Amino acid sequence: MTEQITDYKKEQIIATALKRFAHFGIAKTTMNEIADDLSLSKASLYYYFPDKTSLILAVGHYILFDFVKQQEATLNKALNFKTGMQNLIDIRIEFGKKYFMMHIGDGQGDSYFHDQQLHHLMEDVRQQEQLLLMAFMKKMQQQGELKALDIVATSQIFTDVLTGIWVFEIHVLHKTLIPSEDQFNNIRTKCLNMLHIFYDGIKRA
Amino acid sequence: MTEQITDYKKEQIIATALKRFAHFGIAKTTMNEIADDLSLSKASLYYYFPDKTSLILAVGHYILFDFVKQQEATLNKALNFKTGMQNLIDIRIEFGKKYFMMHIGDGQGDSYFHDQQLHHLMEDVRQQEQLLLMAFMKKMQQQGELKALDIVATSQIFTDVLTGIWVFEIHVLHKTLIPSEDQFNNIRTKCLNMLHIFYDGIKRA
DNA sequence: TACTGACTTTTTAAATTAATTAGTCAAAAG
DNA sequence: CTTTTGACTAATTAATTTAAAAAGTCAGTA
Repeated sequence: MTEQITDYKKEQIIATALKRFAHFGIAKTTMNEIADDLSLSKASLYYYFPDKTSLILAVGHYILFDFVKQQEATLNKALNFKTGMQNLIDIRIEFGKKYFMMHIGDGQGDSYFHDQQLHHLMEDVRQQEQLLLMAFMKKMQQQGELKALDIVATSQIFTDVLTGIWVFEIHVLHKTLIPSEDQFNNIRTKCLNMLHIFYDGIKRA
Repeated sequence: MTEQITDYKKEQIIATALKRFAHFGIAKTTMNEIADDLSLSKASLYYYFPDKTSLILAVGHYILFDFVKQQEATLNKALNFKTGMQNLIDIRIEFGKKYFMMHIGDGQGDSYFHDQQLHHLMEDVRQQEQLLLMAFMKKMQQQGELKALDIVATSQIFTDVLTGIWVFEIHVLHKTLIPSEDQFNNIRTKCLNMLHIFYDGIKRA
């Protein structure tokens, strides 16, 4: 019963931490600041989360769970492969924009994100994404839109390429503290171009 | 006339510098070491290259020119699109392995590679690569292997994706000081999978 | 159980110093 | 006139210390 209250408090903490993480980045957010935002003592904060890493992990879980949920919802209501994938691309870009400062799973992160657990979380999410995509592809294949193909390899390469385009644009081509809107537009265009060719390659002839 | 001699000396210096750059990286190579390798005084070295950046730039030119040449040769003797691209992928991976420690154009580089000129050089190379690929695609299109398509956008996306797969594997997925052979194999496999789908998407129906 | 103030320990940041490296130059050698 | 050098200075980087900030603990309160 009181567990409900504790969970609610935890959620409040996560929400507050997320605000600072998203805006200032994880390294530039202190536990004291989070506690102050909640009019709480730091000691109380540590009552709910034993250390900073566990809080980061909880925040990571929170946003990534939402991220995957969004993808799932979009793919479920997609009428065909291409529009489904277009929406997926948009979700990915919006997510990347929103949480850019957290540098989740882009290899650029603050020291915190070198943490084993965080890395593991990202692996999980990547796998979930791929499972979602595999299911979607299988469905579209059964509906006759896609030809017979190796769904595992194809979905794998698809997600890899989407991430690759992102990383290349943000961390190689125009490395800046905060990416410009143009960069995100470039990524979007490239992903859509890629999708276009890819689609022709996997659609039923 | 003596210019020949000077040029020869310069080439010697470039070759010597390259050895150290490739093995230890640019930042961990001093001008003194390069001079010593050549049994030359540092002052003499500076007679040929006014500063370290110009030497780095010369080395960069040297290997990248060779890189593009190799690509050109491969594409020229390619009998069809797919094998041509497979060879291209292999060249890229071999190049990446060989000069990994120099971190050329991977956004991870030593401070030196943040230099404007180096960045510009990389842009040049990327453009040359794309021109090569465009010419190749046009040729394969005229030979009837590829369907009608936007060659500019397609070649662009192709090179972006190849680089993206590289960066993702090396700098996001398994960031290590020296990448393992497995990582390179992964990249190769992913690039080939990608090519497979891509090819189906752009070949003549 | 939920919370706190006052504490200790660990990490980071700033300041200082030492060492290394980049880069210069007048003069010598071929 | 081109190439080379030793002996120099200037600029960077590394190592060391010191100060500050942040993480994390705990006895005690409501």
